[in-house]
Amino acid sequence: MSHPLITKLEQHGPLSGEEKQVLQQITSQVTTYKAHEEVVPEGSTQSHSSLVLKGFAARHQHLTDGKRQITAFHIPGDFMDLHSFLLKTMEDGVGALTPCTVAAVPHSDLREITKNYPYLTRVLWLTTLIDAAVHRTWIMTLGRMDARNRVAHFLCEMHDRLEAVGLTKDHGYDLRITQQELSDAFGLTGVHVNRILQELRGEGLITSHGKTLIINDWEHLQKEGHYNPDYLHIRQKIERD
Amino acid sequence: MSHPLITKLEQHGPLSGEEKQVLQQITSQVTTYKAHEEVVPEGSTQSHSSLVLKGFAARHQHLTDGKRQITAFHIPGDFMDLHSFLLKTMEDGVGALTPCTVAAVPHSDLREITKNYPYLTRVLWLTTLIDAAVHRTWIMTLGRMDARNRVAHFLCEMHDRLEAVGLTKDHGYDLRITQQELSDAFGLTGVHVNRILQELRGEGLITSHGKTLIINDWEHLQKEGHYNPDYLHIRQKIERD
DNA sequence: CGCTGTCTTGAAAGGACTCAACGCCGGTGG
DNA sequence: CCACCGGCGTTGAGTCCTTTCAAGACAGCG
Repeated sequence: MSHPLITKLEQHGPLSGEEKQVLQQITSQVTTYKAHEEVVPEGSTQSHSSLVLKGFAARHQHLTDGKRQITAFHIPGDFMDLHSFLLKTMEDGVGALTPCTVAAVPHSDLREITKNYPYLTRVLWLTTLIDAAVHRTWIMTLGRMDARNRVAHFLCEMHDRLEAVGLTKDHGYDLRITQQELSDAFGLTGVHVNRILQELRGEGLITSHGKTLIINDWEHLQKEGHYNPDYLHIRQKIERD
Repeated sequence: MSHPLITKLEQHGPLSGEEKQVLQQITSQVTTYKAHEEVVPEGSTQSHSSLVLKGFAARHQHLTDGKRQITAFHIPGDFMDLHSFLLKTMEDGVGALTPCTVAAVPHSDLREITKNYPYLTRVLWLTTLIDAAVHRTWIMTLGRMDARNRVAHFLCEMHDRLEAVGLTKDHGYDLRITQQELSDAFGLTGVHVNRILQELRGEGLITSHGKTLIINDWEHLQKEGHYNPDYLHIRQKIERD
């Protein structure tokens, strides 16, 4: 079976055999989590970074009054906290949304990479820069789009990210996320997300049966969400030297 | 005069004489911009990254319907687009909010650094990770805080960031940003930002005379904005080796 | 001293929230 | 194999925060 991290990094340019071996090596310590388990606790200090091999996870922050905001979704191939390598303390925690398989990569290994593998360092850095670009786009959607737009945008983004790691089929994909969880990502209430999803379904833009989501009218949904996939930098190459 | 980038990076650990010299060298090409000038055009491809030496700048995105969202503010010592080094295309542009002095750092110089200066590479990487942490916090404020909270949070954040580069005085700082620009950062309308600022002034939490902003009741403002500065990672050390 | 951009203010409209209640489905245990 | 249980999705009505649309006051600058 292919390694999701290697697949993801090779989007941006070929890796040498040695580099692949290193990646294979540092991701050999694997743990599994149940749905809703906390993978990285809010406010904890990490000595390793976690990589999703299978399943969905979400990074989130809590307000003192109990409100919750999801700041990022993580799919296979994503580091959930590569930044903990340099940042150490996690202001936001990561929870498993579905059952997850996760590799724990020791920070010491990452430090060795930065010393001896400049190209790997740059690609890993690249992935964190793409994360930041995704964050900025979320800021845009939260700040300036209404509920319909946000939901549409999200469904498009998720499609393209999953497609990049081969987890879509005919514009459809598994989305085992509750409407409550979605609402915590969109900055809305569960009730309102529900109404919006019904609207989109009613207009024939999407079909959803709880677990599987199908985008019936990609063109229109894209327009509805002001969606432009450039910010994901999928398959963007970087130079080796 | 001290170099804002060196000051900023030395927060996280001492730099060697050679490293400082390298930084000095790569930031020697300086340009100035007038207020409201576009420093990095939206959608452009860059061959250098821009560093703010003096003044305020803002990164922003536009929606097709003309709505605008500011995704980040940049103050002296900040790279506005270090990510363009690896990402190349800028989905969001950067505009000068006040007159600005900016250094253009060639990407080729940055690539050399990643090859020959592992520690510098890590600190630079660190700054982009902190940017991402700030983004996540903005996502939180946009998604789950109301207008009052957001404004309060922003005023606290700005204080601490400016303080870290020595641009505050007694809980006061220069904020030459129009209410319209602020509203584009908060995801609100200018009118509403105006009303909120009046509230905060009326309650004695802040004083503002257009250009200068003074926080009179730090404790209370902090609470109002659910503010916790940890995510800024100010003065957080990282290991040299 | 006039101009232009920014700040202020008011009233009405609207999108999203709140609070509840109900139905549905899958999992669990008898 | 079926009945119960709990989480999740769905609905409705009323409320509230923020927007919209104007118009007027103010201040800095040429």
